Amino acid sequence: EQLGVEPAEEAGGDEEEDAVQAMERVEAGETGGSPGAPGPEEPGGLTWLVPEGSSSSRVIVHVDLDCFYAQVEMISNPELKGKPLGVQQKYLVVTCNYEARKLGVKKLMNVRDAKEKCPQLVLVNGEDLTRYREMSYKVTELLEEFSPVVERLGFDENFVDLTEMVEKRLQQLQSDELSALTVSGHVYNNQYINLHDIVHIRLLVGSQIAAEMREAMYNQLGLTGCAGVASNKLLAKLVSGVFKPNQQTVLLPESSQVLIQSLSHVKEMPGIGYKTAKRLEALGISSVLDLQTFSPKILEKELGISVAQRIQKLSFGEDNSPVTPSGPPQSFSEEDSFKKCSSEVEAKSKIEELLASLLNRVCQDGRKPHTIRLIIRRYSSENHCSRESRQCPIPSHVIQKLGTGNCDVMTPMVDILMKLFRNMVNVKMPFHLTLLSVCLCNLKALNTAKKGTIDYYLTPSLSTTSRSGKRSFKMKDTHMEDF
DNA sequence: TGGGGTTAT
DNA sequence: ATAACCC
Repeated sequence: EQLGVEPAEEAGGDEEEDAVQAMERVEAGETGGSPGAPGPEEPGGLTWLVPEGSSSSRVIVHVDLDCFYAQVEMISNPELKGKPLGVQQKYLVVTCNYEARKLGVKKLMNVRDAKEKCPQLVLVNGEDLTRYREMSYKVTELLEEFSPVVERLGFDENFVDLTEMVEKRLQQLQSDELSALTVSGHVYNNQYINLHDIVHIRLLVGSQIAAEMREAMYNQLGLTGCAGVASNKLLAKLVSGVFKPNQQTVLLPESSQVLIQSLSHVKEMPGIGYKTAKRLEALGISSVLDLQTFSPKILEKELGISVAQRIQKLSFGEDNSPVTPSGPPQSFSEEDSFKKCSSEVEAKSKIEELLASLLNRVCQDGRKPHTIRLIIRRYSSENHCSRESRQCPIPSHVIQKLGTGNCDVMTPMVDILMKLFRNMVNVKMPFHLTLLSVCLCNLKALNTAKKGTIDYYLTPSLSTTSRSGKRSFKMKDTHMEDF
């Protein structure tokens, strides 16, 4: 697959074949009513196929962009196209394009090792996430145009619940069009499609919508990616990665066991992270089958009922978690890692840098953060991942100044952050930090005034804001419940 | 290992 | 405030 050369064409020759094979399977079949639920055919639609309320089965798509940061960099600088490209953060190649992968570069590879493996590797710095973040939200917004229920996972993955959209398309579908229904992209496990099976039909329509989404991503944003269509998030995510770059795959329910059993270790199951995998290993559980067959009671005792029940369901391919619309972000944070920070003045200047960027971001967002947090990582030979944090409310007079250009909001916020800093770090003793991070969270839309407070009854009047910076107020409408 | 994010406890 | 998860 030549990324970006053939616009949104499926990769590999077998893609065409899949569609052809699917057609042949379809044509071999009958086109009559569903054997399980035969009913009168209504004019103008296939509503007879979909007994109301009886179908709890969902259609979910997982959309996963190909080496996202590298794609964004190649769009920013087209001269990079065709060359092996890595995106560097500090001394790590965090991601790279497929040219680089062919030459042996892996994600999260040390720059030294990467250059050794691939001396022609071109590196661009990707420590500033601004352009990646902006492109990421453009993708989410594009997907939200198809259906508003879009859940982000990191910057480069999205889940979309297509159930309703598929239902609508089926209602529009004429019965004579059913026999011509085809899959878009690969069918996992090369499974046979049964057009008498309403679940198959719905997933096929889902695959067509997924193809339209990828086409729109390419045409409108110049981005390629993979998609997986299945009946829940777990399976959609697992199946999206089966054919890799710029291809899509649909999973029919009869092949879901094949899919999850294809995982060689429980750690590969999304939802089972490093810690849980270690604890499972201690119990002698390493394969998906091990987890499926392990005593639920003992598992609950070891991991707690919540985790135990959830991951054991995952091991069967069951995942009833909804696609939760992400909406605007819950928090904004900026972090910087370094070899060593051991003085307060050094920390202060780094904190100022982080905060300045954050204020720009939060200003563009429009909402106001009500909480500020400082996060540090202390140097230590072992236990590298652990962080400490302190947070506090942002004083209301500071919140009000946010977004008003000429007011100095930096000074009071840096003062707060340094108080949090000294609360965590005894600056009279030697210290060694390897990371500083500032987070603005508890975001609220403007003026979320609470009942019973003055602000609830008074609203700022933009038109009468005086030159002196004082604000004038007018009474809000009151309601009976106010009293 | 980087520079982000989320939810649960 | 931390710990787990995700990318």
